[in-house]
Amino acid sequence: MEELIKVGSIVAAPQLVGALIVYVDGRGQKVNGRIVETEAYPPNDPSTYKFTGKKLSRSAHFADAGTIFMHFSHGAYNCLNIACGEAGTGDSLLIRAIEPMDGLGLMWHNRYGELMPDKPLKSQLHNLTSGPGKLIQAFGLKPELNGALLGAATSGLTIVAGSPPANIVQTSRVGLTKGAGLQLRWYDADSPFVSRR
DNA sequence: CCATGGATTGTCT
DNA sequence: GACAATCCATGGA
Repeated sequence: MEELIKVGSIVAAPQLVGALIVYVDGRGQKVNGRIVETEAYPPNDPSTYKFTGKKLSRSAHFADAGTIFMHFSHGAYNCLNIACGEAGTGDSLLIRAIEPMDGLGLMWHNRYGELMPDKPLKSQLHNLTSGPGKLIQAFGLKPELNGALLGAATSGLTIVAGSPPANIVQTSRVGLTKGAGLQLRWYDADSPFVSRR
């Protein structure tokens, strides 16, 4: 998977739809899920040019391929990115939505602060990981992961090959004011966990 | 189920 | 002081 990421976000982001993301936290608890929605933030993207200032929290966007970049958004939420280019390039992809697989009970507790009921509501189940801020909460990912390496024991975060979607859709990115016209979002058309259509 | 508007806070200007 | 790669509550169909 690491080889694939080096090719740049525009090629890597659609390829990651269907891949499996695995996280083992500090206590050894494991959660994983299937990636169903990604976005690309390539070099010279109008939405990322403001990050060219060398702020520490933004620098991982410009790090070497495979580096984890936690983007802080709207004062309260983090988003999980993976750097995709050579160091200094400024190229990363964003994981926007995940379909939960193992560790469902832990995800439920992380997000709702309560034990998962025997018969969970379908709407609440979908609400678990159907957005970039939501999946960070469900997996229990912390901003301290910024700058760590994907696939390294220190990060606990890994991406492995999964099942490619039967139908993939390419469309515009969500929530941006700059670069909103670019078609740099991809999602699995058959997944109910996609954040927005 | 879908659409709309408010809340909220670190970072940059 | 303004902005932002979001989320959630609320109201109506």
